[in-house]
Amino acid sequence: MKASTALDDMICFQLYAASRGMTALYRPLLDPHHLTYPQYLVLRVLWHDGPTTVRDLGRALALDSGTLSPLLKRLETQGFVHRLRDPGDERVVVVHPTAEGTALREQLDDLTQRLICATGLTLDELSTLHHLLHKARNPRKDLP
Amino acid sequence: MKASTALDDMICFQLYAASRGMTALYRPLLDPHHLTYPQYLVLRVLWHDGPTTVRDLGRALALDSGTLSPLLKRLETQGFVHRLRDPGDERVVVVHPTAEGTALREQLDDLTQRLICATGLTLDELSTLHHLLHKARNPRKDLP
DNA sequence: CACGATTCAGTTGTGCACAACTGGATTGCT
DNA sequence: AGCAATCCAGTTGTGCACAACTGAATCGTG
Repeated sequence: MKASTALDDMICFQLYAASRGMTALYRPLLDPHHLTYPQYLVLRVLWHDGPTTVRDLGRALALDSGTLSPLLKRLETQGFVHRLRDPGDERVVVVHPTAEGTALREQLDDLTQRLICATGLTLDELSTLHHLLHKARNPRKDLP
Repeated sequence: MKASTALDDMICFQLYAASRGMTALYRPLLDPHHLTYPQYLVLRVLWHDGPTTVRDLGRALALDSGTLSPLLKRLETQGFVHRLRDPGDERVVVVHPTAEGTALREQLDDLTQRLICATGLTLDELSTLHHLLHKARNPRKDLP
């Protein structure tokens, strides 16, 4: 299957550049709250699911402990989360949002709305994009 | 315009996760050549355009000198590029691919092909994805 | 019960990404 | 010619991202 043009040469780069561009859009909106985009993602999981283990945060965001451990330490230092060992299994650490962390939800609730709006993408386009990204994100494991 | 669902909550994360997933696919293919994905992107620009200034590399890849300077230093240490000051303008550094850097092109030529194939996306889907990513990558500057 | 395998969070080391800044080179304007 | 504004690559500092590893806790199987 030898078919394509410069298109497939571009697509991975487009993904890479679009991702960085999107977090660049988030930055000025998150900066006032002293949050980075990955920290915001962690808080969103906590807002949605309540107290969550480090392991489940890793599954939800596709990040490993090497990324999450220092990130959570910074979130704790800033007072947005607490970390508690599960008494039933001392290996497990459960991350709890603090009152301050929960309060942020209301200030940041319409944030994604505003960004999506900024891209000028329609709902149909969003839906298509979501579908394609999902496919691209779950590729076959067996490379030729 | 208050319309959407969890969809637009997801889309930025999908972008972020898909981008990381794609570079994770590249990694095992680039590792044998001791290249990272951003380094590979720099080489692709050099293969396509020949000797290029740091400034133009930055424009092409949307990266600043803070990222490129150390990256190029590593590429130079590995023998893939040379860096020469432009005699006509001593501010400018021109990045040249070495013979070794140019030789890599043939070994990595079908690499993107194989990855795209791995995603299972059709040409039509690729084209749509490309179009949407381009829109997402050039958003309006005036946030509401 | 014992003990090797597995699970979990954390640490270490390398490399990107980006803001803020530095210092030298060049340009533009008078 | 003079000199402020700009341009350019590089450095510094912070925070992700991830491979490889550590050590403690738990599980599974004999």
